[in-house]
Amino acid sequence: MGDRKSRPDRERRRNERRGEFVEAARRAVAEHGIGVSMDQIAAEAGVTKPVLYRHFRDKDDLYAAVAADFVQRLLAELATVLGDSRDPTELLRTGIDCYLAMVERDPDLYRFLTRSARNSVIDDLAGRVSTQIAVVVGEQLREARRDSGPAEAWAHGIVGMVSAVGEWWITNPVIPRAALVQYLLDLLWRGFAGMAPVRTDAGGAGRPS
Amino acid sequence: MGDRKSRPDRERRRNERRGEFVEAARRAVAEHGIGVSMDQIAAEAGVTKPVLYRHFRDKDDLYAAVAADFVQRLLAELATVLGDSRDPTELLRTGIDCYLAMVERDPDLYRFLTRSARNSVIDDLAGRVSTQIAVVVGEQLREARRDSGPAEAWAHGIVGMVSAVGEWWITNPVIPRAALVQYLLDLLWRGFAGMAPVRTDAGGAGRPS
DNA sequence: GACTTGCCGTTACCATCAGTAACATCGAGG
DNA sequence: CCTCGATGTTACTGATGGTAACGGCAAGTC
Repeated sequence: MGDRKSRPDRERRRNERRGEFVEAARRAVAEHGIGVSMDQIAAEAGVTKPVLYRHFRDKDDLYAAVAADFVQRLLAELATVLGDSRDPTELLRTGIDCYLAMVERDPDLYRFLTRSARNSVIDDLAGRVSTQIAVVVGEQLREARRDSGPAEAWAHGIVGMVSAVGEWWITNPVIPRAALVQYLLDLLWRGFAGMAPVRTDAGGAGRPS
Repeated sequence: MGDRKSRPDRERRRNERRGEFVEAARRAVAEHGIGVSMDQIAAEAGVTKPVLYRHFRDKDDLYAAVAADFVQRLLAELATVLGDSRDPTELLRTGIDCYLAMVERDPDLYRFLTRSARNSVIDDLAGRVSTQIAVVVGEQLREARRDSGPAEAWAHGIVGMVSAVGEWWITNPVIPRAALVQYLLDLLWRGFAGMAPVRTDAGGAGRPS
């Protein structure tokens, strides 16, 4: 079809507008909880519903945009914080910490994304993230000359673990974030094995209570 | 009004009926997918909607009943299979395997429970299961004379991990269940430690491969 | 046998919400 | 002046969760 390349202005404007709506959706979620309706989001954006539907095919599409925005911010933050460290431990720790930091900063948005009704868009996104992680894990496994078979399963497992813990933690913030990150890191890094041997003299993990 | 203790018949009959409806819900899910409507469930049960609502306060209540049934079956199966083994490894392996076996047996029901729209009932249930697991984990940690602080976080993490992997696996059954269980067990038991460049001071861990 | 009581079932309705159709407006350019 | 395209609105449809109001059936009581 001859969509004659209308001036880039148009395209840019359109993206800007999408961004505004995504932001409005975030505000609406903050105000009305995770059960926001399209009407409420539209109202928050200062327009009415059909306008929203001119920019997003359906509600899932909006959800996806919000989620993509979230992921993008997460990745940006990760890039900032990670620098160029390739140490797997740091990768893991920083990844978990960033994720939980975002959860901590915007719990409602987080719940909106994870528990936001019927849609598989978030799943897709989580799946892509998991696949990304699987690549890294696979690399690390191969580098260590180990079977890379578990990579994908592990990746999904890690994502699920961190995500579930995040959800539990935002409603039960019984411990500071740093401690939680350390716990998860311990589990993912050394596993339960660390708990079996009774090395009483090892690094002072004695009995705090 | 005199709530004269009506004969236990009444109560029993009522519970039976609830059970029938739960089963009908399972069939309806199998037939219509995870987006079943109350009308469809009622039809599957051979009645109409208001009858359903005489037995369940709302849809969440029905969901909760279905989920509780699922968990009960899971626990029963666990009890059968576990016997009285207290070996943590076996506990973990059997728990994971039972869970994935149920996921494998009834994928639609599983998706229905986990991704079934707006409700926090499933969360509550998962939370209770996690808490249960946390108790066991805490015991094991204390037995090993280690800090039991991570118990709850770990429990939620394990549940989240297994659950997420289950979800990924039912849509991507690229490996047999046994292998998947082994992968998860490896990760939870020994962690990434085996894959990292050998840590010079790590003492016992070494190369388990 | 008629009368109350409690359960079971129905039809018909309401409210909410995603999504759409049709119309109104404004600015740019022939 | 009129068309075109983008933006906005009001007012609708359709599906679905949930409810109200009615009717009938079985059993104990007079």
